[in-house]
Parts: sequence; C-alpha cells; structure tokens
Amino acid sequence: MRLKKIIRDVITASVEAAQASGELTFDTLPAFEVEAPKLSEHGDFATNIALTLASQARQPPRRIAETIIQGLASPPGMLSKVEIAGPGFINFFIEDSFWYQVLPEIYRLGPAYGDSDLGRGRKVQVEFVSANPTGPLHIGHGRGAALGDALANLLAATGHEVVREYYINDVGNQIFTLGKSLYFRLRELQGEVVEFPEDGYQGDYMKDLARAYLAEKGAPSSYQPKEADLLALGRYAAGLILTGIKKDLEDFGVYFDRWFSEAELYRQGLVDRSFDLMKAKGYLYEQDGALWFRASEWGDEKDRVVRRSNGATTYFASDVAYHLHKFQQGFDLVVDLWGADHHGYVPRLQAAVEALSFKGRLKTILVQLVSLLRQGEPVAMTTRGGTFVTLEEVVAEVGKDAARFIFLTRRPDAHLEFDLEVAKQQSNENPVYYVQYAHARLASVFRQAAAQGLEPPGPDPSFAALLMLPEELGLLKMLANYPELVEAAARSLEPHRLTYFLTELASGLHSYYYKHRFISEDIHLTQARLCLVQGVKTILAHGLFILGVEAPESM
RNA sequence: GCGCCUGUAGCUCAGUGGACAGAGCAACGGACUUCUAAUCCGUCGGUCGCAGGUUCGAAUCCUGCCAGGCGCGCCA
Repeated sequence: MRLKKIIRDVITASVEAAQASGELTFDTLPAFEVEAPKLSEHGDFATNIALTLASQARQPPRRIAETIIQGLASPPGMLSKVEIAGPGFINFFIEDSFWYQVLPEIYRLGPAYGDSDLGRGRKVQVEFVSANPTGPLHIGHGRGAALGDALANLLAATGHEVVREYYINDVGNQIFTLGKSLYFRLRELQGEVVEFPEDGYQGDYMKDLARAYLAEKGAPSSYQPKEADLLALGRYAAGLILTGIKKDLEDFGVYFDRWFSEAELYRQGLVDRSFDLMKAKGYLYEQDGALWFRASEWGDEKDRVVRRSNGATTYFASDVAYHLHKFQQGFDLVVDLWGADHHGYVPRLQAAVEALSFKGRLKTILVQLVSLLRQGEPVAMTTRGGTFVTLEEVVAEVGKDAARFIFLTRRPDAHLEFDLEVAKQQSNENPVYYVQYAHARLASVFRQAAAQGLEPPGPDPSFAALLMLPEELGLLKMLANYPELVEAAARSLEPHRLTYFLTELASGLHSYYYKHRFISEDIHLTQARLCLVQGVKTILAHGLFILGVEAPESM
C-alpha cells in the first residue's frame, strides 16, 4: 500500500490536467514533497506543490491549490477530506476505514511485507569492516560491522542484488611489521630479553600468537632473519588473526560473501592493468623517479603517488586497482564503509573513480569513532599500547543484539558514546529490549490465544469498522507506511531510520496492549485485534531482521 | 595553517527547506487480582553553538566566527 506514491500520482495527474486546460501555466513540474505532517491536524499527508509552483504559474499558492484539488481523482473511499492550509499546503486526510486494507496485504505477503523491487536489476557491493589483519577487531569495527550488515540487509530487502565484501590488506609494510613483532615475541618466549621495536604491535595477542607458533612450528630457524623470513612470520600471524576476525564477526552475526585479498590483486596483475589503463588515458606521469596520478585534475588537492621511486606501489595504487576491479564486475553502486579517520583519503579515491569514468557510482560512508564508557567514565583505548576493548569482549559483555541496536541508533557520521553499563542494563534506557519485548509479548498473546483454541485469524473486511480506536488507527498507519519507510532508508543508505521506526511501533503496541485486551469474550473483536497485532508482529520481525537483531518468541 | 565531521532539553540522541522543534533516560507523581510491569499514564524540561545572508518559509541551504573530534607522507 504505497499511499504516498498514490497521492503523488494523483497530484501530478491533476496538475498536468490543469496545465493542459490552461488553468496552470509552467514549463517543468517543480520538485515537490508529499510527506506525513508532524501534526495530525494537518492530515495524514501534505504537499507543498502549490507553493513550489507559485512563481512559475504566477498565481497565489492558495489559488493553485484550489485548482489542483478540483482536479483530484483519487481511488474511491480513500480520502475523507482535502483542505488548503496555511500559505498553500494541501492536506490529505485518509478515510479511517481505508487503513484497514493494509492487513490483507500483510496477510498475503507475510514476511515479505516491507520488501520491494526498488533496486531490481541493480547490483550493489557493500564493502565493510576490512580491518587490517594485524590485530583483533575492536568496538569501532563493531560499529562498521553492524552498519554494513544492516545496510546490506536493507538493500537486499529492497530488491538489490547485494554482495558483502571484506578487503584484506595483506600486502606491504604492516605484514612485515607484524612478522617482526611476532619474531621478537618468539625470542622473548625463549627466555631472551629483547628490546621490542617501537613500531611493533604491542598487544598481548601477539604473545598468544607466538605461543601458537611455537606449539605448531617450533622455534624459528634463524636468529638473524632475512626479510623473507619476517614476511613469512607476518603472513602466518595475519592468517591466524584473520581466522579470529572471522569468528568474532560470526559471533556478531555478520557474514561476508567474499573476502578479497590485496595480494590477490597483484597475483592477477590487476594493479599493472590499472596502470596501463590510466597511462593510456594520460592520467599518469613520472616525476622524481615516481609514478603519479593526476588526482588534482579530478578535484583532489594534489597529485598522488602510485609507484614510489623505490619501485614499490602504494596502498592507493592497490585501491585504485581494487575499485576498477569492482566496477568491472558490473556493480551499479559500490558502497565503502570506512572509519572516519580515513576521511582525508576520500577525494583521491573519488578522483580515481571519476577518472576511470565511474563517477557517482562509489559511495563512501564514514563511520565515526566510538568512545567507550563504563558508568560514564571513559575507557582508555590506545592501539599503540595494545590496550583496547575488543569486539569479542563487548559482545560477551552486553550481547550481540544490544550492541548492534545501539550502533544502529545513531547516524554514521555522528560520534557515538557506548556505555558498557547502559548497554548491559535490561531497561528502558536500552531500546533493544523495548522492541524485542513487544515482539515477545505478541508471541505470548498468540500462545495464549492458541491455548483457548483461537487460531490466528485471516483478515476480513468487517474488521475495518472494529479497528477504530486511536491506538488501532495509529498502528495501522505505521504498518501501511512501513514499506515506503524501508525504501526511503534504502535510498538514503540510512538503516538507523528503521531503528527509530521500530521503537515507535513498539511504543504504539505497548500502549495499545496496556489499554485494551486483545483476547476478550467478543470473538469478532478478538479476531480483528489479533489480525492487527499479527501485522505488527510481522513488521517487528521484518525490521529486526534487517537490523540483524533477534525477534524473540519469549523473554 | 588547510581540509572533513560534529554542536538540538540536565544526559544520550532523532529531525526530508515547511506549519507550534521530538524521543528515550534522568527528576517528580501515579498504574500490577488482567493476554508477559523488560510495560503503561502524567508533570517538568529549548536563544536548535554565535552572528549575518538566501527564501513566502531555515535546526535544515550559503558566508564568517567559536568549541570539540579526526585528518593533512614517495605509510597502510
């Protein structure tokens, strides 16, 4: 039931008819809004079209509004009132009994109600987390994981063909540094006193890795290791760390379709191929022995090195090749989720994407940092010193659902304060339980109904007249508007809109539950109400699924 | 110094150029003989950082300041 769309179409038809008859003159139909006003006195939907049309049509907005209303041809029984308000808004009031129609639709579509074909035929890749395999995931990665996964779910629900990808930076200095760190920890384990390198990875996990190495492979063969030996150690460590990362993500309910290795880019010669392509187009030049990309011609502040004078390619070169590879696979849209500390990197990558003529098809979402608190006090987190709270610890302490929900109640670009104590509390302060409780509560109602021999009823037109309480109409409206909300969230790549909607829906349900009995002596009324709350339960489950949070049958 | 993000109720945060700025928490006062009280009902709480500008209309767009965070390498 896409009411917003229906109203928009009805308006457009009326405006175009008025144009044809000469009542309104304008060149192009200006952009206009159809939205749910904040105040119910202003109707269920309102449009500003008369205001946006005023200057072109050279008529006062209120007169334009009148003309439009005259020509409205809406489906029978849908509108109870249309009025002009304020400077020229047109307010639409939907007939109360009309809302009931959402219930047969939910009944017919079941768990698919809320899905759409918005993105049909569109291939989208969501690349997220992509943490370097040099240490365990911390809470900031958790935020990216929750967001990326929910976004992928959201895009999938709206009909996009979605691929979830994790990019593994397993090339370059960091693997060498990782190997060096492991090497020193190995020597320590064998009783030597060593001076641990300053740029090494100092976390305790390196000691665990060293023990694992000794147990599996024994002492390293050489005390004067060559670079290749250290690289081998680094690859060993990265492999184990990556295994741990995969497990942490699984425990967090996050799965990837593909783990793409940077080393693979080189094995397949993709970096050289992207160089060839860009050279052929004249986007690269040599200077001071290095190879540069003309990033400044595409909006970046300066040109960027892709191959250093020592012959090594840069991380940026890998990324250009990687993104070229992405687009060559036919993705219409590629979404990258990055930690906000990488924001300075966006313009150069966008420059490359534009140069390769894929402009507009890469969307980077910057995920702001998470400050961890315990009872309002900041928890110190330094990567260098190796003291940080891992995602594994957070999940163990507060649970996957609470953590994911909290991550999804903020806009990505807003800083997030994550208080471990609050997240653990099973209270109002923790909206995840509020929403889950609504679902569990309904499950309980249906258990109770079943115990009394009441099967979940199918919809019946006679229910329309029985669901007229303000609480019931409120719920029906939310259910009816849900599919368009999901689409809007998908279009804007903002899963958090869903989080807020679910909290509101749960609130409406709890309030309704408290004031009115669903199961009563009046069989007909009972059936109508059960039919309604069955719809609520379906939507709660649908929304929670997208967020990656359980919809429990009992709590 | 330059760039990006943020600034909304005591706290944590929503808010699509629209109408009188919202929620949860906290505080205060109420509601369990009921289909789950992890719930409900009510009260209190605002110079939307500041100053200009654009617009019929600005928390929202533009400019300048102020404050916090993060970046600014032939590192990744």
